[in-house]
Amino acid sequence: MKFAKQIKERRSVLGINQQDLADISGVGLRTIKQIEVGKGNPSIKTLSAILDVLGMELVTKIKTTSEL
Amino acid sequence: MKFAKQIKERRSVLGINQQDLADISGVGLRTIKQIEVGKGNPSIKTLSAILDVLGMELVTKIKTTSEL
DNA sequence: GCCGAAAGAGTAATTTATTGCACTATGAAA
DNA sequence: TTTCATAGTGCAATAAATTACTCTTTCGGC
Repeated sequence: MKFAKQIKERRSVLGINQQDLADISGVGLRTIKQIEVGKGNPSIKTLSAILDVLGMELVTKIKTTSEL
Repeated sequence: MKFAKQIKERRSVLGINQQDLADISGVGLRTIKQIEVGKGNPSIKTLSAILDVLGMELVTKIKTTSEL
């Protein structure tokens, strides 16, 4: 999963562990572990709950052909 | 779901109907219908498949406090 | 109003995500 | 090396998403 690294890094920056992230977000610890290792295909709701705690959000972007 | 309107509008702009979007994306028609009406909680994979056909993509953004 | 195309909805079957539990692995500090 | 905290995994149960089928609802053109 493409968001694994971002979540992991951001969590690290904020200085919280997986357990805390699970508690605060309400998402199961097991699920967070799976997402961070790249396994799993979370729902928008699940992913958003996690990102929210990390001060991030999901947005759509219109693809552009490489800007240089 | 927050992406319903964006998907619907973008599909309209591109001039394709739900059936076409389903065929091209490989996502079931029923699922697309549900997403567009705001029901349902699609997985990243499902949502990405749809967005991809529409020339869009999912990205994470770090929340900023209102920039006036 | 009528008609046909497109969109929305109820139900049920199947697949998949989510979760907890117990266990292993990693890594840093003592 | 031992210890402790954090991270990753196998398995099984539960909850939820995905899907097809069928039907109803909209809505624009005639």
